Amino acid sequence: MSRAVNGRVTQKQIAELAGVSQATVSLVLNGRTDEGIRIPEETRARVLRVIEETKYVADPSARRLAGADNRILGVFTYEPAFPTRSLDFYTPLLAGIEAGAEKLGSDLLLFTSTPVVDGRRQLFHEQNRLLLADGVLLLGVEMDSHELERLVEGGYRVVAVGRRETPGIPYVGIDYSSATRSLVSRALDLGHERVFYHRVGSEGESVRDRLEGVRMGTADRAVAIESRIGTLATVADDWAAIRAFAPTLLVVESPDVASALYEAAERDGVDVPGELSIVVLGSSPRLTPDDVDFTRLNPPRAELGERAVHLLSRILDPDQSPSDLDMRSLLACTIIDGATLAAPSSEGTK
Amino acid sequence: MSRAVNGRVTQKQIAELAGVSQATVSLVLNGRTDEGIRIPEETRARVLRVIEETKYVADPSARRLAGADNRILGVFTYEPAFPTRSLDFYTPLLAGIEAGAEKLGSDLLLFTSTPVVDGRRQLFHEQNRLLLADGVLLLGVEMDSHELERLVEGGYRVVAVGRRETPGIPYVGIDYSSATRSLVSRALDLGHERVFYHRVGSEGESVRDRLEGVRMGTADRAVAIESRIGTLATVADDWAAIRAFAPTLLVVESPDVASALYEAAERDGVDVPGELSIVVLGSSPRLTPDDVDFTRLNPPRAELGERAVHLLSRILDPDQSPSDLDMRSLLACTIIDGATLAAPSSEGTK
DNA sequence: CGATTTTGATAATACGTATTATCACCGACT
DNA sequence: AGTCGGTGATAATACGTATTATCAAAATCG
Repeated sequence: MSRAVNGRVTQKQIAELAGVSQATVSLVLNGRTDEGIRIPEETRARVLRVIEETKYVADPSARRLAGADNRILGVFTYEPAFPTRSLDFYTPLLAGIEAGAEKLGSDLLLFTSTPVVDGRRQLFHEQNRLLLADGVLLLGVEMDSHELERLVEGGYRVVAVGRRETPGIPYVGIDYSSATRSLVSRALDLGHERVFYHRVGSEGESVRDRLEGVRMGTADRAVAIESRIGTLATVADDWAAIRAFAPTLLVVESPDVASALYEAAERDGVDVPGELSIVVLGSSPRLTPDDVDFTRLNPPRAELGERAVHLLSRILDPDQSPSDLDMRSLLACTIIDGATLAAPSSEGTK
Repeated sequence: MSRAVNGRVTQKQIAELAGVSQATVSLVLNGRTDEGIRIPEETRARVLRVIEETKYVADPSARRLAGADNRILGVFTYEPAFPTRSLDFYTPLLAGIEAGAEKLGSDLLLFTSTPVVDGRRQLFHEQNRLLLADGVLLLGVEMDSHELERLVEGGYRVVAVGRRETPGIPYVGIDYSSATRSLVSRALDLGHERVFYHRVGSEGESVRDRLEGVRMGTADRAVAIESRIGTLATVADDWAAIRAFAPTLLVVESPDVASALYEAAERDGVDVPGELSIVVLGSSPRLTPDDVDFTRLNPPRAELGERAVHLLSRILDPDQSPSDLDMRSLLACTIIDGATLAAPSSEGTK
């Protein structure tokens, strides 16, 4: 009748109004019709009517405490998700995750509260809200293996977006290794014999997978290959090193670096792909693609996000028990033909 | 001692280990040192040590149920937040919101579960999780006034991002009206006398504010003005209508439409701003701004998001009671000079 | 030394929901 | 009439934390 102090309607009040007990209200709400539970149509209807009239909504905290699930998926990003820096990386993933969550009828809890230590967020801290979520998605290039292990030990339901080597962590990743190998093979088939590989420093699994792909692609081939680790900041030096080596094929891991190197080439009057072919091991999902049309890998990031949600939902569903195979899967990564790969000329850059 | 079934540590277990009661653990955890509560340093230290050792974290649901707050801010977007369509609009807002939440140590709960009816999400539904959040931020161009009222009635703590006319709804908005007026005035000061105003159909407050600004900017001026409502899809027809009217100044509400109209002008050989000046009542926060450098409004969206979080946090803080003035404020919107506004030539487009 | 105050800590309770064991009742059957 | 099976519903309890009223023991006082 009279609402509680905070204005909210509870099952108890519904019960009074409908002339039944709180337990009955709960049973009706959850549509329980199991063997042993009997509620005649008339009563059920009466309760439902009151629920309708009072605009009752269940308190998720109480539900959770009583053991029901919450339809909340946690999302943890190791870097802030929205600032422009990481936008290209996270946005397509989040788009997929959002779509997946919407299909499931789940909300997303973004753990933005975690204190930043050494430029990276700390998953565990005094007041973390991990428990509110039925399960958690983990995003980021590199993850702290200790934290991952602690998650597994703690019995949290977790899915990583991207391949992880930490045992016991289910993931959906992208098969960078195979895709990189094919891309490199395709280039070498054109006749390239001097290859320069520009890498980024990160230790993440996806980075290692690409390295592995380059290795496999160049194995058993008579090519001279040099590699160098650099970033956007070191691009000038990197370009000097590349010119010194005078390759006919340049394999670049980072799309951003690739753009910068392309500009450097343009400035120096090096014709791409006439004198120098460039292939890139990733894509930048910019909205206005006035960028160079690189020959490149095209990781299906949005699909990755959606698949990760799907896997998590299967893990959470007590009726399902995903096989080990399902728990750790890789999505195929397509290759975009682009305009920066051609057969080598006789001379190379110099 | 032995952990609970689900592997989690509770205050009760901490209590056993430390040889105290659950109540004491709670008091220590919350650092209560009020008058009437006394815990000697020794006991406090002992409890804290056990907490440290067991890696205890409080269950947020239980906290919430017991009346404590959760440090969770709800975020409701009336359209999906991440798909590329709405990306330009929401992303800077979300970036600001994320930054604000991080400062506060709050997590963000994205209500992605709400069923979509008529292309828009429905805030209230059977199992909404509004209660989990301490307060809610509302984003979107148009909002259902009924739902807003219901939120206020329900006693939910809410802040809208963008001005709202619904009574009782606190907001942080952008002063589109003044900014539009100055922009239009500035253009008219250059001598323009034939003005075409291209609007979008939306009924949102921010759209009306711009309309109001155009009205104020053109009032008491001897100008011929025509206006038309259109979208990206109708741009061809719109352009035809514009040519027929032959204005020297084109005021365009939507950045996207502006780009399309600019292209149409280019195709038709109409010089901008030589023959036709264009001013735009908004900005598109693209990452690669190879776009036309329009003379335009530059709404401070990221700041808007952060300010909205800040306001909400003040509303939630029991020690503060924001004044009515603080509850409904507008941020100044700057004007970017750009390259598409000049004095009119003698002829106009034709 | 008895009375009073202070100290340290706890028992009890509330929060709102889900679940299980139990109960009262009624009609049918022997 | 007494027994039985089925029906409709409820009382009791658990979940984990925060808060308040209460209590025993120790310290201080007259």
